[in-house]
Amino acid sequence: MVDTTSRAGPRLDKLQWNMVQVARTVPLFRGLAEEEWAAIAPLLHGHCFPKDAYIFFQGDPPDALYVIWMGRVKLVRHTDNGRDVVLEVLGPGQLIGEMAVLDTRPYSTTAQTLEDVAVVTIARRDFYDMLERYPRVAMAVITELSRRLRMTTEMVRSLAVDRVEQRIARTLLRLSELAGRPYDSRPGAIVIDIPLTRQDIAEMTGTTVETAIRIMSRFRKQGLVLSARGRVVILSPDELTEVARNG
Amino acid sequence: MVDTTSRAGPRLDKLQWNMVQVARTVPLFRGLAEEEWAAIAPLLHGHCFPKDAYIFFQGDPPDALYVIWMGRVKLVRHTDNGRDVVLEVLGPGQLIGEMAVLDTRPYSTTAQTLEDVAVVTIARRDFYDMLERYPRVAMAVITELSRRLRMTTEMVRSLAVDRVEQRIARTLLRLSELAGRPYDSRPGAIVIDIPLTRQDIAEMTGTTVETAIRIMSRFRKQGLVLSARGRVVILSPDELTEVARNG
DNA sequence: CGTTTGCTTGATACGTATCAAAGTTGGTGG
DNA sequence: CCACCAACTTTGATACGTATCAAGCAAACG
Repeated sequence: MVDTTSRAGPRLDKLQWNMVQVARTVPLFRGLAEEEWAAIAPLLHGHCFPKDAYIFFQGDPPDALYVIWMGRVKLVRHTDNGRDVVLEVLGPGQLIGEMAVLDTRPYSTTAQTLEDVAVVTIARRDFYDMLERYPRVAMAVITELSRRLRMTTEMVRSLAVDRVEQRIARTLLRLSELAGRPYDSRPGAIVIDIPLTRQDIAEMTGTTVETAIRIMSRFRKQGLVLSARGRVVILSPDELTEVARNG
Repeated sequence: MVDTTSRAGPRLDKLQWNMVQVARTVPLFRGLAEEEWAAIAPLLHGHCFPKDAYIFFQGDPPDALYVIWMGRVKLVRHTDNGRDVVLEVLGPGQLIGEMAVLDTRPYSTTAQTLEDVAVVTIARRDFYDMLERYPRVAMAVITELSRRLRMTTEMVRSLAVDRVEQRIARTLLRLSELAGRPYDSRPGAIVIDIPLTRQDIAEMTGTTVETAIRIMSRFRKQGLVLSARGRVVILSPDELTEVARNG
């Protein structure tokens, strides 16, 4: 499952970090004053990862909090019997590793890049200080945790009562909100701008590759989706929404 | 067969609230100073609910945050097709409704009492002020949200890869940690001190009543559990743990 | 008491996992 | 540039787990 193909992204290794600008931009620090951004900037550290790299592993001791600056990352939960579960795909501005950092327990998931990624790290101690000093930062963390909890809750519901077909439909629609852009060749259609294998789709929906493939084939035959080279196109979002609802 | 003596609950309707004492006791306000507790106390309001009452419904507009003072509450997510999912069972000291209050969106779940319950409510506006003023309170909220997210994540994993048998075993073990007390008639055995129907177990594990019943019967025949009158006894926690792991 | 609510069991159908084998694609190195 | 390789996708046959439908039973309740 390790892909070494690296599509030519921006020259991450040459990335120039302007940490004050980063502080200004990132949702975590939204609403702070200019001088607060300046105070925070020195505590931020830039880091780059190639596609398919691991930012941290489930079980690792938590040393830092990460804010995604560029690229997408998936959170994977490993299981004893070898089957993995993808909990979420996160993009620029979002946090990873915050829970582990906060309660000083090992990372509960693995964070793996889906493409070339740049992140900003904050040392645990520094992050703690920020939470105490800036209520706005704490609020931003609370907001993000709430969003995550909502989404995970919805995933529980879906796994508990939906069939695989509906779960995949839902997942595709969710990804299209996260990373969709118009598909030029067909008005109304949406490209999911994340490289996704059938294995990924299976792990996001709690099923096997074979079943994911069968369902995706069915969707294709029904004219709901297209897919090639790791990209999925939703041809008919409305019909797919219908499938997500009623099966 | 099973000891079901329901411990006579305190007279909730006669409960005398000492809000300073409440503020001192509740994890949400842990670490604050005595005068801060005093300042907060007037913003707290006591409220009681009988068994099986609804504290709020999924979809309701969020008016207040609740801290459980006494009794257990289940969070239920309703689905279009009528099947419900129990996300969590919460007890004294824990928060409910915090997410909705924080991002001003309708409650994402229904909170229903499992027994007689007393709660402390905090108006949305007041809670907001506390978060800004007391970093410790924000930290307590973050801690609780993290715990919830961890647990929900584990639930996703379990639903995605475990069979029903393992999910039920896990759920019983989790509940025994939350609300277990020794079972007098058998050393090592644990009574889950929460009234639970098979329907509840089914909704907690994403299955149907019939399947929940079949699995529980199998557990009983294997000498793993006992159950009667809404109480479940885990006779052999070790063997049940084994089932949770390997099926 | 009858009535309701929860529990139990059985027969059957359906969805999905599993196992097996072959086809496809993109990248690598000769 | 081609041939090969590894990873990914596809299809089929079969087995298993669980939902569904149906019916009866036990216990709690007003």
